[in-house]
This record gives sequence, C-alpha cells and structure tokens, in this order.
Amino acid sequence: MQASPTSAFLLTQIGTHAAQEFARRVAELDLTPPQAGLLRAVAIEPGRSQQAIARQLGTPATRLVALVDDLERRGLVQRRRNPDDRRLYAVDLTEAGRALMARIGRVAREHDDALLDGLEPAERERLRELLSRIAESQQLTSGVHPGYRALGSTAGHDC
Amino acid sequence: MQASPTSAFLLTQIGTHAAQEFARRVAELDLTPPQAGLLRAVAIEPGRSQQAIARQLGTPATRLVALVDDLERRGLVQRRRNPDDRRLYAVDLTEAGRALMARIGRVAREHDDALLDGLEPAERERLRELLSRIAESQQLTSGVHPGYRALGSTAGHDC
DNA sequence: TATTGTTATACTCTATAACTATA
DNA sequence: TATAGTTATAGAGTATAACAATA
Repeated sequence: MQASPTSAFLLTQIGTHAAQEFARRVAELDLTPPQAGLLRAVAIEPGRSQQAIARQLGTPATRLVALVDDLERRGLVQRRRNPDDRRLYAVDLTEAGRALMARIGRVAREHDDALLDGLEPAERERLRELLSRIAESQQLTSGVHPGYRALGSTAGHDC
Repeated sequence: MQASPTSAFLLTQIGTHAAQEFARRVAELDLTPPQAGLLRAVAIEPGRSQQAIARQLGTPATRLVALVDDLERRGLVQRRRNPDDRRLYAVDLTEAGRALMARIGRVAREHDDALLDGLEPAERERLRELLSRIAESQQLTSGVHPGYRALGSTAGHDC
C-alpha cells in the first residue's frame, strides 16, 4: 500500500508541523500560541472588549479572562474601564507588550523562512498565491485561524 | 496594522482547517482522526506489534491499547498472539475493517477535492509538488504527520 | 431583562508510573 | 534483566453553567 499522499494530507501534516515549530519558538519568549494570538489580536485592533475579542477568535469569553489575567500580570496588556459603559473593559497593549510583539514578529519571520527552506524565492511566491486562494475559497480570510480553540483530538490524521 | 499573512501562517491556518474538516467527515463513520490514523497504519503494514505501531506514530504505547481496544470491540481490527514470542500481539484489520478503510478512502478523496475547490487541475498539481518539497525538506516523509499526538495547546496561532 | 465580566465545576484527553506476563 | 502489554493515577486544558455588576 502506501499511496502517495493527497494535498489535503500534506496540508494537514505540514500545518501541524508548522504550528508545533511556532509553538517551540514562541516558548522561548515564555508564550503559548494562544497567548501570542491574543497579543496579535489586541495589537491589530486595540481597545476592544473581551467579548468582542472572544467573538473574533471564536473562543468562549471565559477562556479570554484567564489569558488576559495572565498577560496583565506580566505587564503585557492592560484593562481599562470604559467610562461610557462600565460593564466593558478595553484591552490594550502596554509598552512592554508592544516591544514583545516586535520580537514575536521577528520569530515569525525566522519561522517562515525555516519552513520554506527548500523552496526558491519564485516558488515561495507561487506557493503563497496558491495558499491565499485556498484560504479565500475556504473563507478563512479573517487572519484568525480556526485552530484557536481546542484542537484536541480533532487534530490527528487526515487519512 | 494587519500585515499580509506569511506562508507559515497560511499553512497553519489551512492545515488546521483541513484537520477539522476531515474530523467532521470521518465522524460520520463514527471515527475520530486518531482512530482513522491507526486503521490506516495497520492497513499499510499489517501484523505489527502495538509497540512497533506506537513507535511509528510517535505516541505512547499505553494510548494505543485504548485505541485498539475500542476498534477491536467494534470488530474492525483483531489481535492475534505471536506463537514465537507470546509477549507480542499482531494487529490486523478484519474484513469489516478493510471495508471501512475503503469508505475512509472515499471520504478522504471528497475531502481533498473540497479543500482544493478553488484551484484548477494544473494549479493543484503545482501545489502538490511544492508541498511535497516542503514535507521532504522538513523531514515529514513517513506519511505520519506529527500531530498524531496531542496538539492541545500547541495548536493555535502562528503569529 | 439583557450583557459584560468573573468564578466554580465538570469533563475530555493525554502522559506517567506501577503492574503482569513472557522472554 | 529486559520487553510487550495493561491498568491506574494524575495532570493539563477546555467548555458549561452559575454568579455579580452594570445597563
């Protein structure tokens, strides 16, 4: 047996590997991928409420509380009450959070470069275009990938 | 902000989406992705011991016991003692297991086709070639992707 | 009454370690 | 003593549900 793998299999295999490698790299900044994703979400659109962020990331609001708690204890984000509606917190990056985001950006570029090691520049460009088309056709356009919530046992083989 | 995503990000995003879609499809066969992966591993190389399968999949042997238990209860695989070394079990597919593998194969093809919906045949071929090159350069050649074990919190964002 | 944020609880999944049998 | 398989335990991580404050 051992048929040649489908593109779907390769995409799952490589995507999983990429996520693991990224996790390994950001761990050196004492961050988990969900924490890095939250920082990124706050950086892209500061000042939103936790509910709004949770809706965008497709994760339960209760999970964000713990994430924000932790990042706030470390001085990377801050909550500030909205005086117009005192139920809401606005979540922002601190100066330290912005500095860390710059480091995460460097890590992400290194990660991308290492992953595409086997491809030449023109091939990388072709790949990027094909992947963008898939992301668009699968409606993954938001820049937040659906794996923010638990993959858990849904990860795994793809035949 | 909102820089255009790197290929690494797109690969993680699409790979996660692909894994979720595959999970959704095999769930209609009452299978989890790890179960489907185990069936596939047994189909490719029948008669191996649980330890050997565990080593290949990079998962603790104790986890395989539960997986094999469940599939055996459902009549999809069978254990048979090795008379030469009575410590070992040989794991094989049953007739029902082989029939189910055929259905899984159909599901995988449908899955692959749906995922590549936005690409024309020539583009699909180019993509497959580029992905194969990445898998090779990242040493993911075995046909078993590294996400067999827990992704858990390592899943998530990729900046 | 509806919504934001929070806390408490329960559940799923996985790995680690201890145990039995065969060699 | 080493290895295959098994069982039992504990831990991490998540979601669900109940609660407090504000609108």
